[in-house]
Amino acid sequence: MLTKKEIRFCLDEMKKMFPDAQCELEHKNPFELVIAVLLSAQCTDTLVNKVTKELFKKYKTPEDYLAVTLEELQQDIRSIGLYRNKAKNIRKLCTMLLEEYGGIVPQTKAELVKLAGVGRKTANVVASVAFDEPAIAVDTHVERVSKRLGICKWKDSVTEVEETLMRKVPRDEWSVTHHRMIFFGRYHCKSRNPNCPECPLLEICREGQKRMRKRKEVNAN
DNA sequence: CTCCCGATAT
DNA sequence: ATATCAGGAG
Repeated sequence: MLTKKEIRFCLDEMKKMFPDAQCELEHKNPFELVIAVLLSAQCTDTLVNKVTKELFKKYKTPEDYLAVTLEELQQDIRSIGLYRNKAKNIRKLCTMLLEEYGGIVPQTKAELVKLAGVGRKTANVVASVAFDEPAIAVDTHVERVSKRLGICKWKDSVTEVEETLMRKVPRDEWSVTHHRMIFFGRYHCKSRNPNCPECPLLEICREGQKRMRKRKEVNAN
């Protein structure tokens, strides 16, 4: 496990690599952000942006999503994947927003996680990005990076990763850190082919050093 | 834990 | 061909 000083080093190096890391899901208001994040499960945000560009022209309010048939909504988001679950959840979400919140997206994490299709990660993203509340959303990238670097243990659950990060990262850096870790995971410490040889964090990264040793062995043959 | 699922990179 | 993509519900 990394020391406090080593974690500080990671945060500073990530800041150098991705000084302007931010939410890449295109949205004009909290409602659009909730829909976009819900759609982004197991899907690249590039594709989400491609779909929402048209989707948000057609659907502006919760009422709009409830005005069409389930099949029509499914077709409008089909290319995203997992579209049956997502269409169903969007309709439930919109119903809840209208019945319980007057059609307005609530601002607290506690309220957000109760919404259909909104789990801990989505609630954190919306709270952080739309409402400026300190939060660390642990998605696939944040989880992978945290485990490779040794910020947390390999067997930790997503919730445990989030708790560890909140303990070890200063609260006023939660949101930027979360975005920089995503960029670091998405563009550098990739799942398939991480760029360990050019990684500024290699000196403190157990996983990176292990991969570099394997690389040498292969080279020797 | 399983299921949902099309698009894209490798 | 197949692993992976800003996960969540049952």
